Amino acid sequence: MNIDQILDNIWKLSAESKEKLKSNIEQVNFSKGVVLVKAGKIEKDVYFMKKGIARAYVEQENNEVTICFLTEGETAISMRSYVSGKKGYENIELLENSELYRLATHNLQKLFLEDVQIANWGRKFAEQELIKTEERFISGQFRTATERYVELLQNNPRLIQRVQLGYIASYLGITQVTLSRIRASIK
Amino acid sequence: MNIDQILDNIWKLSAESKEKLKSNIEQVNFSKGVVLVKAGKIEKDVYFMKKGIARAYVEQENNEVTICFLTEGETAISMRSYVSGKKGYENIELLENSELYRLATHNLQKLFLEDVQIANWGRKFAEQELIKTEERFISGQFRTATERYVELLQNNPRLIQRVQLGYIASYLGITQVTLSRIRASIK
DNA sequence: CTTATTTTTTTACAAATGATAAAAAAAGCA
DNA sequence: TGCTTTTTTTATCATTTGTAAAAAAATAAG
Repeated sequence: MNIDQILDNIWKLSAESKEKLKSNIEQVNFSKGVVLVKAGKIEKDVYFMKKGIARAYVEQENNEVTICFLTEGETAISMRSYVSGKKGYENIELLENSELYRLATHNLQKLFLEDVQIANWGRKFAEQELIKTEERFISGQFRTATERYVELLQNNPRLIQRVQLGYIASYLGITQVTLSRIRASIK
Repeated sequence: MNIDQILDNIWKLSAESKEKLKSNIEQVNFSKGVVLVKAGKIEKDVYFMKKGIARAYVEQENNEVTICFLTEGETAISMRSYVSGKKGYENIELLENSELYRLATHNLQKLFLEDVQIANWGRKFAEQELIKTEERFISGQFRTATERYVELLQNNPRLIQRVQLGYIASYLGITQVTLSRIRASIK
């Protein structure tokens, strides 16, 4: 997915504002295994995924929880660094060789203050991420792990082929053993 | 908490932009039990809580999950209606007689397009809500119900006095029976 | 004050999940 | 291919949580 599509999906900017924004974006490629965003670090950049897949996770003591998977068109970002300039809590690791667009938060913040279109684009970006997070949160409160797994199978079958089950289990908030049982039971 | 404080906590507007925004806000008072925001409805307004307490919850089949509690200074809103103009999934009910500030989404949207300061204020509002939601989500994935209850006791002791335990239990994602067991065990 | 209603706690039992260990299957590599 | 490593599945047992129903406590109403 190219940068124009990605930006347009958030909010339709005028040609002029879009060029201003794009002049701050460059493409970078990274290999599988690279950790784009590190927990405990103040991240300076925002990444849009052109191609590939990534996984955001939080480590604590001896266990690790997958917060979400990021695929084409989505944004890899430490939300806490982006919003508050503070250390983030999550790691984001590439699960495949990936192509990304990089944008320095600092430049974006400057654009926010001087261009009303870009400010609204930034507003829409936050709002979209908010709705996604809220939906995931509510779904997690309501559905059982089995239901959420089936939902994932239906909405995102490719993901399950591309990502190992241990990560899916931790995304669903269960152990890998439990996920195996679920998989056995729904056949 | 008055409207100036509430607006300032989100983002410091210039005097001029703030007046523009405030001219669209009016105070309204409602009694305990009033349902401010209704699931399945396209909500047209945003409410800031001046005084009182509210509870956002989602109903599904025969059970009901409390998404969050809203107190002084916080915003009662159907995020889905606000962001996408679609039907929301949550109800928001007042648990006490409350004083609120009301702002019509439609007017706010107009201001977003014409005033870069207000657009950035709106961006910050979404970003703050996003960080709050994300933190709650991650905390829910990591901590046990007991840990989250103890956390709530410490950070928000008044809440537990003001709100009945069935609601707290559903907020923690457990049954009231389990919460009773937890309360007995930590004495 | 007494009675009715709501809320909270307790109990017993059943079902789901986690921890652990080990086996089986799949993937990666020389 | 054959070997090693990683990933997935299976089995067992202990723990947690939910359901349902009853008891106790707190609140509201007459």
